Amino acid sequence: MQTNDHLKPTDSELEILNILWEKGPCTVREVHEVLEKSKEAGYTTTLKLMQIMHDKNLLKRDATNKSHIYTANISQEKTQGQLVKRMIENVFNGSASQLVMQALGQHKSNNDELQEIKRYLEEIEKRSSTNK
Amino acid sequence: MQTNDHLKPTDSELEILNILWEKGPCTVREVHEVLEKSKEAGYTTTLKLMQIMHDKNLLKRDATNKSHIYTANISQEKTQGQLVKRMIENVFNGSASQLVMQALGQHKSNNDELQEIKRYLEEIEKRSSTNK
DNA sequence: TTCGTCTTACGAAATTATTCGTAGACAATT
DNA sequence: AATTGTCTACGAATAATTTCGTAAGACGAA
Repeated sequence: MQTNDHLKPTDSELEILNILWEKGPCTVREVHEVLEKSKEAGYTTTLKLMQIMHDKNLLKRDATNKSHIYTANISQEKTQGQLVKRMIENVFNGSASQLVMQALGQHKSNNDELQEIKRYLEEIEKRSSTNK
Repeated sequence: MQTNDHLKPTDSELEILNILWEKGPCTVREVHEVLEKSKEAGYTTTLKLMQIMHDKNLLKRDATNKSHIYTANISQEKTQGQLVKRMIENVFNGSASQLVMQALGQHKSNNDELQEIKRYLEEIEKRSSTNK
């Protein structure tokens, strides 16, 4: 039994995962058509990538029909969490707040987003003060 | 003239950059000794890596003495910013607030850190309301 | 001087990621 | 039946990253 808890999807793999997370189960062709919009790529390249991802257990597939149907086998949330964690460790020396501030400075968030973050912060504070 | 604005340091390169950012100018040996604490590595491996980073303009060096002295040639802040930006785009589909919340959930921040983030948020709000 | 140690430079192996060409299977169309 | 198109599988070229062995020069100690 293999978990992929430690796995780090490459950039290309991430592009494919993003498509599958958004659209749900897809054939190679469907994924490929989305990819083509944003970059040059041959069909067999996409196919091969998805086969490799299947070997790595990043995707699962239904092969009953001729056109196999692929699904992401790792959750978006969990993957995002792992990547963020890795970045906190490797790039921000363990300081999540440093990352947070870089992120806020990097990308202009609109007011709704800022409010959401504030709510979230307050929730954390509440939790941590009761957990004393 | 070449900028390295688009460059993405690899994980190994980041380890070296972190050391140089923290300690300032170092010889290969000094860097290597820090690296050895956290992982297995031969001296020439570290040397080669730093030479390559010098070729890529990630490091600059003073070669007047026999033991060359290397310095990071990209700033920590700027590098962190680029990596965060890339992550927002590739992993969080452009939503900085999603990343922020993942980061806060990922790593338990202490109260001081939370306060700092709150201050920062308020500053952003202030700025955006005057810039209407 | 001669030996051991430290340094850089260089080349190359090993590994991983990315790309694509080609072949074979299968089904629909002519 | 022959052609065309779509699919998978496979192998291989290319490129980037990481690793390390070895050579050559400098330097100091025995």
